[in-house]
Amino acid sequence: MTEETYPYQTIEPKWQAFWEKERLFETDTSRTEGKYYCLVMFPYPSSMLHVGHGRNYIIGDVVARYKRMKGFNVLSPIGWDAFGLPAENAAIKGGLHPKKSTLANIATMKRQLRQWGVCYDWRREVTSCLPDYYKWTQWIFLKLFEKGLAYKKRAAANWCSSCQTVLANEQVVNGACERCETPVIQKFLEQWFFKITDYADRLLLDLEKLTDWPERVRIMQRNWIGKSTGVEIDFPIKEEEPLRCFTTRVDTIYGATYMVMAPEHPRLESLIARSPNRQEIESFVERVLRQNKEERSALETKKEGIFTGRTVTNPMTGKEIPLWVANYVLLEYGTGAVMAVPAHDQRDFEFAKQYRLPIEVVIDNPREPLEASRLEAAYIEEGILVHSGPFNGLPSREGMEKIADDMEKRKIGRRASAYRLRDWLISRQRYWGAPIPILYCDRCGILPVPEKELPVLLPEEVSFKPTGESPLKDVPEFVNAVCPRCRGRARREIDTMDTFVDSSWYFLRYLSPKESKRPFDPEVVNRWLPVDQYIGGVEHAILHLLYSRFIVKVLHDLKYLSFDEPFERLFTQGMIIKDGMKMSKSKGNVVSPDELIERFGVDTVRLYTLFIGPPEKDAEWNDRAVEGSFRFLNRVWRLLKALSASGAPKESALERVVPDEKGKVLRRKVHTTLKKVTEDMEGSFRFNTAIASTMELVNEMARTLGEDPRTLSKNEKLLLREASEILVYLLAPFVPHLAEELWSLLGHKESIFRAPWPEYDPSALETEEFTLVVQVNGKVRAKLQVSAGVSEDELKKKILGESAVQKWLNGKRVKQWIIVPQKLVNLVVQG
RNA sequence: GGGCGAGUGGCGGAAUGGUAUACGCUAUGGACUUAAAAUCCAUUGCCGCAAGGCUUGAGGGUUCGAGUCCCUCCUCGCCCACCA
Repeated sequence: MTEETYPYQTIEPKWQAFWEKERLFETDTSRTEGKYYCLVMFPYPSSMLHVGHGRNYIIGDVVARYKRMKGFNVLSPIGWDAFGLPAENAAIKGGLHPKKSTLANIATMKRQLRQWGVCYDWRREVTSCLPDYYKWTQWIFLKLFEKGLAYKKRAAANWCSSCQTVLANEQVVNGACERCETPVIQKFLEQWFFKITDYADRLLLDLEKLTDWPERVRIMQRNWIGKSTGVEIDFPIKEEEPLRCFTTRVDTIYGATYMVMAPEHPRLESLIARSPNRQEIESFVERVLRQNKEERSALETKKEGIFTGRTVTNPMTGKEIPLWVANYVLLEYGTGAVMAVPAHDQRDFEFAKQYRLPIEVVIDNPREPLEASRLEAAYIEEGILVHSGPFNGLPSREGMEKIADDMEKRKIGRRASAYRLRDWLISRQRYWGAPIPILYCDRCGILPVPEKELPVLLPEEVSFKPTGESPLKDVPEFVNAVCPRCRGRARREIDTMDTFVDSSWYFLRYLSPKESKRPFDPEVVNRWLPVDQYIGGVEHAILHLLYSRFIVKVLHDLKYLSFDEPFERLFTQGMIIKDGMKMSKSKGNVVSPDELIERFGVDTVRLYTLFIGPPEKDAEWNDRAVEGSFRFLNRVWRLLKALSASGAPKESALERVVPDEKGKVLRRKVHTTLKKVTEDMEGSFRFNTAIASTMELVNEMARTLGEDPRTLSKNEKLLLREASEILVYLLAPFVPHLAEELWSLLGHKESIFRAPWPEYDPSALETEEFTLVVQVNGKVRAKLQVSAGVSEDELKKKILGESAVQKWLNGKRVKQWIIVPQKLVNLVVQG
């Protein structure tokens, strides 16, 4: 027996080349029968993949390989989410042009994925920063624009005054710029939005259909959409349009003693036009708007406000109440104005105390009557309506319904919903993204670029300066254009699209990546989607998945797609942690796979990554434990080598075998393991326990093999041959290179990935004897070998005859027998 | 503040309400070796010489039987957060 480690150095490149030659993962999508679309979230091409990234692709590869062996026609594509800020920031710092660095990174990552034995249908590779792809991202924009789902408005953006640029939310860390740590302020800019809020209800409702998504992702999306139901109420103002507010607690309306509007409210300017303290109000508003979002919404931030000089009428009490502006009211939620009920809302309570506004109790605590003057906090629970005119005495729930009915009848209010979900801000004042296909003509206004003029090409010769606007502004050949309507001069939109737009439809492009006349072939797409299994990080639980669902719904409504949810099943894998932290270059705790691959081979790294723990959970990486996986693979290698050296038969002809006791034990182990691993692969992906039980199988095989393989009987050799074959199947998805090598060692000529996954033999699982656990009062007191067909009477007699059991009965009568067949007996005796 | 998870040996982690600690790592002892590495064998939750007792974050409950179900609490992680 050789003591050397197995030759992974030669095995791995050999089979990688073989798979490519065999076109193992090139999928014929014209065949839809048994289709299985296995998708991993396409990566952003950063400079180097670490073992944390690796987990995602390895899991995807395991699923694709397993499903293939199960006979599915598997589609497993890959592409690159190649636009984005890091490449542009590097260029600003004086690095390579984003296109150059991105394409170089893609080449590196491609090499790495191949090295890991991760197989894709490379003919379908898509790269979002190339014109043949972003042409269709622009096309999607045009479709949304046509439908009125893309619009432009002034909105606040995160602004770093030092870098002179707009920052994405993700670039704002603790209220400061991630690059220079300058506090971020809000700046108002004209920006493009997608009207995702039009789809809020459907995005919410259809979550119910996604039963094969992790519950926690569905909950996160539900909370993100954040639907509240309530009533919109008009508060009349003298000589003006009424001011509308939204409330979820219309039962408290009799206690609305003032009203507050957001500082950004569009009607504020005209309402205060004739206020004596107009200037004071304006400077207050300006001060609040200068604060960044974090500052303004931080809990420590004091509630501040100012009286507008105007009053509105509470439509239920008929009383005039003052109208205020305050920093705690958000323009984007509801109507941007709220009725303030200090007695029953904590925020209003604090504000009222501070500015000495009246507090009136209108909901009574049924357990303990409330008194406004003695309140130390708002009573926000439901209760019984008081001081509420005709609604006195009603419980809150009923009061809400009755008051809403009354308002609807009198047309002063109506039932309505409000959502936390905001429209999707898609414009970025950045270079490295898909240009928004819009033209501005002085005569004709805002016009979409005609479809036949797509793509709007991103010019490559630009200078990277942090000016706060896209560098495209300084490229006259780009900016100057001809108006498609009047043929006069027009300007191009210089903002580019958020990269989340690129990634919200890439899974459609994989089906017909070379289409030049349309974004995808609807016929193939409609047969192959929804994606059967989507795999990715939980960090995308909200934005990417919500945006993709939205875009698919829009394309569905436009009749391009027959389905309206993109991802049937979703699996979110956990992060790999090192030294208690997420792996990242800046923290310096990155485990690069290269050194490990050199020492142990890639199959070991794959195996360890899968064995480390349940794939949906975070896991701590331990370099030393990797050796255990390596040891195991070497053990498998030596075992199968020894077996083949012992002259094991080339084929398993089990029908000729009558196993002896030892053989039966082995065969039972083989088939229970096959059953268990198959179950672990289906449903949730329990790779860690699948591998653990495969290790147990190998231990059992080694036991059967014994010290000297030459002493094996012919029957034992046949049984070990069957065991080896099944073992190689079980290992194949996890360690494909070694599995192929062992498969050919067993005499097979075809790839194991073209062999069908075996079925376990139920008869092998049958036993003649089992170990019975005997408990007395719930405590284990004995274990007996019992034959399977034993009758209950015989069993009881046998148990009572055991001295180990009698000792604990102590002569007492057995009150009750609890019998779990084939497993356990509990004797209940008097205390 | 709201929502969602999770707490099991020295470590990663296993356990359809039915033998807690599978599998692996670490550690210790032994075999092989001139020696080391590799490999193989044994031990490895705690207390105890043993018989036995104790043990799944803490405390209660349901049950013949609870890591698992229910209640209260503690700690940690993640997401959201002045959303009317």
